[in-house]
Amino acid sequence: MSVAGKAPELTRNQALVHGALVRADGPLSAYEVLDRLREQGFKAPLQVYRALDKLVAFGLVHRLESLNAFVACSHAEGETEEPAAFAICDSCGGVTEFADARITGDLKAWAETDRFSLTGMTIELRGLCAACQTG
Amino acid sequence: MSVAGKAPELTRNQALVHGALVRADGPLSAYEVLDRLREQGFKAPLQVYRALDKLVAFGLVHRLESLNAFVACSHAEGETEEPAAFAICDSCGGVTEFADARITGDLKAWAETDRFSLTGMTIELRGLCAACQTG
DNA sequence: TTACGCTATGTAATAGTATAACATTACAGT
DNA sequence: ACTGTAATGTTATACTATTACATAGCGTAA
Repeated sequence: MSVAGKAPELTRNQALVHGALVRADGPLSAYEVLDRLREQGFKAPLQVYRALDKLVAFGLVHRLESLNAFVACSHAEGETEEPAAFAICDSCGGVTEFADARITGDLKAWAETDRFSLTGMTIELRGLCAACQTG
Repeated sequence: MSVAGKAPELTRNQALVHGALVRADGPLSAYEVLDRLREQGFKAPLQVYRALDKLVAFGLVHRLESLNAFVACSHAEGETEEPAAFAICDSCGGVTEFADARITGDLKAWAETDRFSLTGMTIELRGLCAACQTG
């Protein structure tokens, strides 16, 4: 449920944080991002958190609440912005982002019925991805 | 997605933590629980976290990932155990627990299709409850 | 130009959340 | 009694996030 306008111009810090997340193969905690950007001059958590706040607001990054970590959005710029859902593999740590209009539609319908004014939703699945299942 | 057997017997610490959450009118952080149990002899966070782990496993307590807090389950004992979803009011902090078979069914169906072996799900809505909306 | 407002930044200190490690106790089953 | 398992107590530490305050850049209206 991002408020993403069109492609925003990123500041230097925002671009560095976004780049670190894009290069990562999975979610990173804010402190992991910090460690990867020390060579670029990052010194304090707040530099990361401030950039993350903006990137999340732009819809370029998602926060995974159940992991206290962040991932780059896997959708192309300007693409349809159903609120995202995530499947997190407890074995390999991989995250699959998906957007299912039926699911979010059902949640919106529930909110409507309950007169709950919806501003955001968190949908995170836990389990094992196909590759990490033995059988 | 609790593994709740039938009504488990709680240890003293578990019962105290559960009681604190039941008495609370909303979610409590682990440290808030700790503060409320100091008179009962609680001294360290681990006493709370260990009890919470069990209570969550029993299905008697839910963890709200987007709040880093815990609430007592609002269902009667032994009641049907669809994975719970939550609507969290950003104004009053109130939490409404609901279970919608269509929503969880759709998520299970997505997992099935993606060969994702599901062990748990987090569904949390944010916004304003009916009472907190002005107009 | 200067003055103002707004956003972004740098830095240090602190608050809040969660776990590791180790010692001890309780109790059921053999 | 011996063993295995679960629960507990306690200290220390790790991890996550924000407050507070100082500084710098930039656009715009006077």
